[in-house]
Amino acid sequence: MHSYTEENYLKAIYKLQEINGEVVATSALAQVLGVHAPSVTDMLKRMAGKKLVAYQKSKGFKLTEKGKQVAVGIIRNHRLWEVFLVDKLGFRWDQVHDLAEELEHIQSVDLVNKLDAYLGYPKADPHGDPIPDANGVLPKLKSVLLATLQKGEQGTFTGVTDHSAAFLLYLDKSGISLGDTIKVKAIEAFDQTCTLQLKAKREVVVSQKVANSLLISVA
Amino acid sequence: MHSYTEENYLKAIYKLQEINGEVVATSALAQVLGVHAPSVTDMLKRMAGKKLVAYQKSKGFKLTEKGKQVAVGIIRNHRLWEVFLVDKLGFRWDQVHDLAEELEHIQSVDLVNKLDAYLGYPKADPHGDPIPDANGVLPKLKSVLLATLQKGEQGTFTGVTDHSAAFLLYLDKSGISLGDTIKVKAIEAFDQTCTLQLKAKREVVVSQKVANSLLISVA
DNA sequence: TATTAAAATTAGGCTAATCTAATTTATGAT
DNA sequence: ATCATAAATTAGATTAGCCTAATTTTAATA
Repeated sequence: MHSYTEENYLKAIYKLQEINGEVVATSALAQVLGVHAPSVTDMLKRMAGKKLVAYQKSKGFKLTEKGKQVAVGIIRNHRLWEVFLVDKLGFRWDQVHDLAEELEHIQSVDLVNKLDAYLGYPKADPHGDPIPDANGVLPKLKSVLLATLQKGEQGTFTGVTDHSAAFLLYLDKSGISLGDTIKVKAIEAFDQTCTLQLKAKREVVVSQKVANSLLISVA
Repeated sequence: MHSYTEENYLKAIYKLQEINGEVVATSALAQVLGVHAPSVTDMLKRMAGKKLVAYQKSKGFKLTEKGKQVAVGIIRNHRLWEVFLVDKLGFRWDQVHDLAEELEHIQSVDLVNKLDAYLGYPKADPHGDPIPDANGVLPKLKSVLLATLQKGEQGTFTGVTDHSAAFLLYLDKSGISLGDTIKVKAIEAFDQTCTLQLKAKREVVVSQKVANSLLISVA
């Protein structure tokens, strides 16, 4: 149906729109895809022809409804495969991204729906990212960055904004796991370093960078 | 590592070598891949450069040891994914070929080995085709075509030579399943039509074409 | 052995996706 | 409002994998 490459463009545009608002810039897309700007301009013209993106010369671009549907479908595939790799095959959460990046391109509605059922209709992937349902509806989880909490506030650790293996391994090493209740015990005024209290009395000190990478659901 | 296309060439050459002996012809490969002969010549030159095939102009070609290893790896992937699709996701045996054709190209030794373990190290795929082990060793199942059996002989139905969905659905409809004991009750002299006895006293009449598509393991 | 039919290769072209270098358009600071 | 810089686009080329048409090579048979 759509090429592997087109699908990667669609997914990348979708994610950029999510973060930066409606309109995406050529250079931003080139950067996340690891290609040079003229390649993006080229590809966008082709994709505009297929009504996957709305494109106006030198004015940025955004997904059409059709493009958005394809993108959400790929994200659904990706996240369900990640659940499979972790829950069924025993991969760690820092190992699954690249494999899911390949598996996501196998376009079969039947396959992904059967996979979904087999996994028990999970709501989120191993990193806490929400999984769109079969109709492409993506549950909006309302969570905030740990860095926005005040001293004394607490919540449940439900996701990350940094998906790098390095960060995920750091969390493992520090004993911070998805689903944990986390309370902010102290915030250092000088550099915003946070002292967190995890289950029982265990305390961990994390940098501001870490606090900015953790998503917390406040009750 | 290798492109999707290269991998399909390698797999196709491997299968042709299995059936027709060592050396493969350009036209035969073009036919099974659904491309035209000049494309094959083109591709073979590139692949010869990578030492995947041994190629002599106008004299046919065959896989190198390296090419054979890649081909067997892909076949291992393919057949393990087929087991997954049938055993875990509940697909029928006539539905899995095309999906496995895509899944097989995800090259990760770690993934396929974890999948193998998860499936319980199956020896054969849902059509009875043997699965190469992690070292690329493919167990040689000694089986014969049903059509070679004499009246009165019997064996276990262990595989098919025709993998088409149409044939597989026909077998389902006729109640002939992998693992069944089948006895040849009669062979019509005129057109080699076979009367088979399945479990209990159930009898089925099949054409010579069918008898030529069933693999039987004789004890 | 000579001839012909079939198979394979060469020649020349196309498309998708990429690149670099050159040019144009947009933005932001004085 | 103008000018400098940053961003985007155009121009022109490359590579993998495919095509058709033309040519060459091999194999089969009179």
